[in-house]
Amino acid sequence: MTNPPVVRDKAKTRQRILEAAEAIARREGPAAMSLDAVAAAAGVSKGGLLYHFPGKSKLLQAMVDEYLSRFDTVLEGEARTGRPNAVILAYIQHFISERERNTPPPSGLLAVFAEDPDMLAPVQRHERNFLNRIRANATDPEFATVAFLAIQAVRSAELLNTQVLVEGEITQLTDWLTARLH
Amino acid sequence: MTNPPVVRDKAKTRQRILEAAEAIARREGPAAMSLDAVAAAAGVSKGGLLYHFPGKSKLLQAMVDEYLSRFDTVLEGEARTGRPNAVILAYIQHFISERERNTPPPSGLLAVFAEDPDMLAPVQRHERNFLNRIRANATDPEFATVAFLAIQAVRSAELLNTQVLVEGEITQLTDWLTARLH
DNA sequence: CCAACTATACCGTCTGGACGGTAAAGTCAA
DNA sequence: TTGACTTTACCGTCCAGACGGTATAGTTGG
Repeated sequence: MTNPPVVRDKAKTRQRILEAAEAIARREGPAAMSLDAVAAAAGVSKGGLLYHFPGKSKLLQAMVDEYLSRFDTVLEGEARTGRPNAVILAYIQHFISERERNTPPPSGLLAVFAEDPDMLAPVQRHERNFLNRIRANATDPEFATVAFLAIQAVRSAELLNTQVLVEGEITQLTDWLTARLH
Repeated sequence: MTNPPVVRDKAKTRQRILEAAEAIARREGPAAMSLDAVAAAAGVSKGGLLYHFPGKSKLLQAMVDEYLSRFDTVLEGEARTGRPNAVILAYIQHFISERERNTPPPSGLLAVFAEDPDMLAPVQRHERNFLNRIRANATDPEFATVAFLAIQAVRSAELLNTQVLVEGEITQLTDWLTARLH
């Protein structure tokens, strides 16, 4: 009998590991995100995991990089119209579409923070840059900042499992913000 | 000069332990908050620590309780005027005064989350109740909600070491919000 | 005397990490 | 085309140390 061929694809396995790690952090808490648990969830031996990420900190770093690169990719083309408030509107729109697709929160970042708070510094810089772009492009920078913060708050609450708003209220929020940005 | 008497006071030692735990979580990350480390930082033996908190989860629970009771105490008398927007204004005012006193963020909550995300459920309920009070008391519930969220975002960012706003901008934010709530 | 600890020893489990092995896929000269 | 060799993509095992927790005997101020 012929066994099903074992497809070896470095990039795909790597991605599977990253996703498994995120899933554990989200469902069982960052503290449960051990290398053993991640390896098991990714369908990989611990040795295999360490082949892809030689050390836990490399795995954590990869989660940060992943998050930042996604952030970049998504917001690349969307805000290039140059029209007033285009950047903050693109951010809100991106938030809405994330929500519609049930995109899970980046719980991996919390695991990173749990083990080494300083590793989130790139995230901070990145968000600061983004806020600068929002403000530079806004008709009312103060209001745009508040809008940005409000969305951030909803995302943070989701990350920490302490969401205070229900689905309808979030829609109401984005509608309200959007209406005032036109 | 008289030395400060070595007073053995259960409540004070308990408090010292709680503060030491918070400090470790804040400075070295939630993952570093082991019982050994907390005991050492609190100037207490491990046995002594376990005398006060029989098990780590009891310590975590205490941190949640502590946080919630402080939340309550602070906002008890402040919002009782019944005047429109009094509740959200009190919240903003409380935020400002916390900031002036350099109150450290409740990093213990992140340690709690790291080990058991569900333990923050009381915090969620609590914040939801508070938001309800804000809205019931607001002239413009939508704006009040956005104001609440904006402050929450700043607090979350501080908690996660990813603060995007500098001191002056935070003052600007609270001024801007306050002005629109009168 | 008692509450409030300290000090020390210990246990079972888990954790990150090191290490040697190995099967399959790719490379390449003859 | 084939056999020799290299690289890739893992697996399985082991280990020292840290972890949460238990137990017990001793110390100290009021």
